[in-house]
Amino acid sequence: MSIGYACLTMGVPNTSIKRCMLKNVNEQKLEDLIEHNLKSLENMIDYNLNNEIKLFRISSDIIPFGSSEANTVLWHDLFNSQFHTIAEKIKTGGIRVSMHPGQYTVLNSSDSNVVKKAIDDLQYHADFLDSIETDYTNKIVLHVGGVYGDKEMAIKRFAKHLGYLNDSIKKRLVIENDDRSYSICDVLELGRKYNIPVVYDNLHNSVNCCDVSKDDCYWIMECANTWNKGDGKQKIHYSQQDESKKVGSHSPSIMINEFLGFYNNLGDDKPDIMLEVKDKNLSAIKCMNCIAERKKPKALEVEWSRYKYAVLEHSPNDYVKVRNLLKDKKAYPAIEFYNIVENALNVCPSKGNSINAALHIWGYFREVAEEREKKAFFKNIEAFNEGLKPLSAIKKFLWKMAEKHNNEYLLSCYYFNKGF
DNA sequence: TGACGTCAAGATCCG
DNA sequence: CGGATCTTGACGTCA
Repeated sequence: MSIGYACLTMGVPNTSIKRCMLKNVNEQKLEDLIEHNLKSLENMIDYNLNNEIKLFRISSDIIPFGSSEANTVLWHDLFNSQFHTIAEKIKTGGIRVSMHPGQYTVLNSSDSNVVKKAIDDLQYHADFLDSIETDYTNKIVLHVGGVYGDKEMAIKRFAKHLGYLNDSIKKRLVIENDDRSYSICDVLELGRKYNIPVVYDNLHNSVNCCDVSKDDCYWIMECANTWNKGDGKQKIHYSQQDESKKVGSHSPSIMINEFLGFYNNLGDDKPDIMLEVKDKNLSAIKCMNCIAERKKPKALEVEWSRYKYAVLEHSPNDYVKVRNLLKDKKAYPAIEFYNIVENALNVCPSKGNSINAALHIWGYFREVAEEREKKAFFKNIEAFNEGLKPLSAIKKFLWKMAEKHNNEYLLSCYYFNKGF
């Protein structure tokens, strides 16, 4: 059983994915972007290895316009050595990857041009997974598509178009229930009939539900039967509702108690769980730390080092609570730890607390800062205090200081993340 | 015709 | 001019 996250890695330097607009595409630009994105992907893989994250969805955007005629770069050959480096890391680390074409890749369309594009797009994803030398347990997750007023016909068309796919795609293809058209009942029927593994998505099911009398565990067991040996371990998508947004929106973070309630209900043979959540890797580590039967207390200390200034900024009370909680260096109170952190991050930071946290971080530079840096920092603080500058100006300044002094500790703090 | 979802690129505004 | 903030893009379906 592995827990993973999708596409982007938060708070880790040099993992950004770059893109460009179609009208600006040219060969050189695309080559530059691909080289950059592959380097970022390698850094994400390195991060996953260092944090024992064994499940990861690779962004479709690594190769911009990867399935479009606008992209004529022979990326597989041109970046052969970068691909091979990534392949070796994935292999030796035992990382299972996947890819997930979005809602606009529609294999069952009634428009043949759309179908052709969908097939090209699936081919791009399969080619990418081939390029990083992954086997057929590394899946491509697809939604069934549109309904066009006749679901039965639309499903038949899906099945027919499956026949157009080559082995590299077909052996990787898995299908997922969506929040609009194809419920888990529909997708299971399709999966059973055509021997396609089914990915169960709990939030989609709660929004687009075909049988309210059945719970998550029931559907997960039903889906389990669609996964054959060559497919690897069954995989599901897990996410939680963002209560402040419309139904189906992913939550900013995985609430650990709710997750554990779900997780502990799963049987002994648990599936791989892909988290779909805004804070990505942060929630993956949180969940992994909380289900670990034995983990070194060091793991929580590392997490605390990442969260502490964000917690201090939001809630000094909770900051003190965590410090007390972690005083016993032999204990491993992971669930309590994350409960306090979640509670803290829910508190809106007051102006005073924001300044307090910034001053704590400034403490790392008090001795080494140049006079003009000192002046600039306190000028920023004053401007923020008077409502003339946003907090982000202070954070940006402190981030630059951390970079200048190569302060690894601060550079891995979530305090600097967007949305914190 | 616009909403849907995503997030960086691009555009514009501000001092 | 640099930095902050707002808008656009790229995709297909459906109301």
